Formats: sequence, C-alpha cells, structure tokens
Amino acid sequence: MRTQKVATNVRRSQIAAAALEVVASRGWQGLTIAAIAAKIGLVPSALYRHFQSKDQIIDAILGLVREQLLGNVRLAVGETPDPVARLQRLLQLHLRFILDHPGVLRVVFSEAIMGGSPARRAQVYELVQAYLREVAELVRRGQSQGAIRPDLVPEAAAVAFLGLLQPAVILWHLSGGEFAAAAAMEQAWQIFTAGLTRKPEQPKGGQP
Amino acid sequence: MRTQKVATNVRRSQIAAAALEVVASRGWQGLTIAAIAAKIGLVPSALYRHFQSKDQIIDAILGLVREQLLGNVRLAVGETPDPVARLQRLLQLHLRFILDHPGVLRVVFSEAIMGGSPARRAQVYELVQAYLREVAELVRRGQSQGAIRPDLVPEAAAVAFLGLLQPAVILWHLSGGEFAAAAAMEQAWQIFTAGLTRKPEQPKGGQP
DNA sequence: CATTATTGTGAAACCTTATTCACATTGTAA
DNA sequence: TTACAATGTGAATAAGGTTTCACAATAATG
Repeated sequence: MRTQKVATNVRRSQIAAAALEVVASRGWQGLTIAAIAAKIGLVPSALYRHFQSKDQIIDAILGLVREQLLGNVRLAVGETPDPVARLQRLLQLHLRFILDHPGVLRVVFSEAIMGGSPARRAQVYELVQAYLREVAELVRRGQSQGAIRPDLVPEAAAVAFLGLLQPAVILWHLSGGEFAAAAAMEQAWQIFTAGLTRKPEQPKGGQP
Repeated sequence: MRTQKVATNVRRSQIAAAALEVVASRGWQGLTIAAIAAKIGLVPSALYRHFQSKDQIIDAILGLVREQLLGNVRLAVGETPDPVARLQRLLQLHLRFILDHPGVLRVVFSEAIMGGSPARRAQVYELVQAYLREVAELVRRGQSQGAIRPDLVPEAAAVAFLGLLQPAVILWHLSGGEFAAAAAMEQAWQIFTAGLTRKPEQPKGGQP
C-alpha cells in the first residue's frame, strides 16, 4: 500500500475539491468515482470510507461552491463605497472567478439541466437565491443613497444583474474559451448602468 | 407485432420530437434509448433502424431545437414595425416558448455543462450565434432608425438581450416552476430599454 | 510494545445503457 | 400472388459505472 493514511475530515475536503476539479476539466459527464479517486491518488472504493454514496459527494461539492460564491461576494464588496461602482466591481470579480473555476458554473446549472432529485434542485435554488439576496441588498443601499432609481424592485434588479454575467459565461464555455466574455459583459454593464441610474420616464401611453 | 410500420423519415421526426419531450420531463439524465422508444411505443432496438447511434439522435434533437428557435425569431419579428417594440415582443414570445418547451433550454445548455465532444459543443455554439445574429440585426435596424443608441455594438447588445431571458428561465427551472419569470424579465427589460435608448452620456474622463 | 480503530486495496457483484443480431412481420412492387 | 425490401421484436452482448466486502496496512492509544 503506497498511499498514506489521512484523517477522514481532511479526505472529505480533498474529495470535494478534487470532484470540483473533475467537473471543471471533464464536465458533469466525467464526474465519476474513478476520476475523483485518481485525482487524489486513491482507489475508487476508498472514497466510500469517507462518503456513503456519490450523492453525498455531490452534496459536498455544492457546499464548497456555496462557500466560494458567497465568500466572493463579501470579498468584492469591501473595495469601494460607491454603490454602483461596487456592483461593477462585483461583476468583474465574479466573471474572473467563474472563468477561473469552470466547475462552479457547471455545478450550479447541472441541476437545472440534468434533472436530479427535487431535494437537490431546491438546494441549488436556495444557493442562487442567497447570492441574489446579497446583490439585492447592494441595490437597496444604492437606492437609499439616491444613486439608483427608486422605482426598481431590488430583487428583480438583482436578477437582471445576474443576466449581465450569465450569457457571457455560457458563451465562453460553449466557445471553448474563445468568446470574449469580458468585452461582452462590459457592454452589457454599460446598458445596465445607464438604465439603472436614469430617472424613470413618463410612460407615453401608460394606464392612468 | 402490434406496432404499425412507419416510413423511416417519419420515424426520425417522431424520435427527435419524443427525445425532446423526454429531456423536458426527465432531464438530460433521463434521456435514454428506452425512454425515447417507450414514448413512441417502440422497442429500444427499433430506434437503430432509423439512427445509427444515440449520438445521431442528439444531433437530430439539436436540429429540431435550431428550427424551433430560429423560426420563433422570425415569427416574432412580423408583429410590429417599431424596432424597440419588436425586441420587447421577441422577448415575451421567447419566454413563453422556452417555458412551454422546457427541453429546449436543457438541450442548448447541456453541452456547456456536460462536456460532450468538441464537435457538438461547436455545433451548439453555432446555433446560439445564429440566434444572436438575428437579434443583432434587429438592434442594427433600431440604430439606423435612431431609436437605439448608436454607440452600442449590435452583437454585444444581442448578448445583453439574451441576458434578460436567461436568468429568469434558469431560476424558473431551478424553482420547479415557482419563480415568477415573466415579472423578473419585465423589470430587466425596463432597465435594459432605458439604457438602450438613452443618448450616450459625455464620459467624464473619456478619451477625446 | 500490544491492541484496536481507522484507512486503503483489489476483486467481485450488480445495475443501467447502448448496441448487435437473427428472426418475425409488414408494406410494396413485379 | 409472390418476392423483396423495409421495419419491428426479443434476446444477448458488452461496456462503464457504483457499491460491497473480506483482507491488508497503518496510525493512534493504552
């Protein structure tokens, strides 16, 4: 036996991290017990000393992704006081983060695409909502400072904010890294921020 | 033998359509030869009379999705002359279309998530680009009529346009149909259109 | 040092799927 | 009607994946 023995709580972290790497490099299809084990230098059956099933490993991945995503939000906030500038910085940081960690996007979206158990779908949904709540909070502060239109619903604005990131990242993935995600997102941001800060127009034919 | 014999070109369409339904109901995981066959009332092996492999069936699904998506664009265009109103109408129609056909989203995104062959990833990328080209053309016309800011790159605006749809649809999927996609998209559209039509600001420290 | 719980290994048991093949049935054309 | 090509069927094959299990090696504990 060549492989060194390691405490199970350490192994769990290793396995979750390795699994995320596997998803990044081989996609959701390639996420197999054997691939994860190989990445740590273990034999497939060894993983069952630390997790009861592949399902629990996926749970661990989700926990890891959740940490990373939300931690990244907080990290991004502490750079600027201006609310709109904060949002812009958050966007840039997140883009870089997602491009640097291709597994995250795949994990988050996998449950929307693959059709796993309703329980895990709900779990991912909650994760995304937690992220959106943070963004909505930023929008709310911007409104109270008068930098953002007061007629917007912060939660809806947060969804729109997410829309600046998503297509750029998806296209980047689909193109195999060719698509200029940063440039596309930058333009989207310009449109977004112009609409975000503008005072609401008098609707031409609105309902009185 | 109970099942009636049907010409192979007809069967191909049936199989592609059935496969798309299977993806819609059971997700990408559940897309299995047996499931497709059952949906038409055939035995699994019968599918190989009409396709050489599951891979070719997926190709057929992609063709179907491509038709539906692009056809829908054209259908949406012929409703209004005003360019901005056209975009808005296109957005509404597409949202309804995607919600009515949950398989489409899953097929388009699956290659970004799953990690299939580079060939099919490129195929899906081309599909999305074709869609974006149509939207970009709409933006271009809006610019030439003076309804849309002339400083925007139409292709980038098209990507931003896609961003109005994507998060709403993804959240709708993740929430199991609970998330109010239409409302979220409507708000995003308001922000987008405000930013789209605004005359470009004098940049404070711009390059002259 | 001796004992014991923990961790790693290799083989095997299954399960699910895609795919093949010989044969049955049906539509079609001569 | 008869012969032939096209389509459907059921069983078998093969491959890949998860999971179990008896056993080996190691770390920890007394």
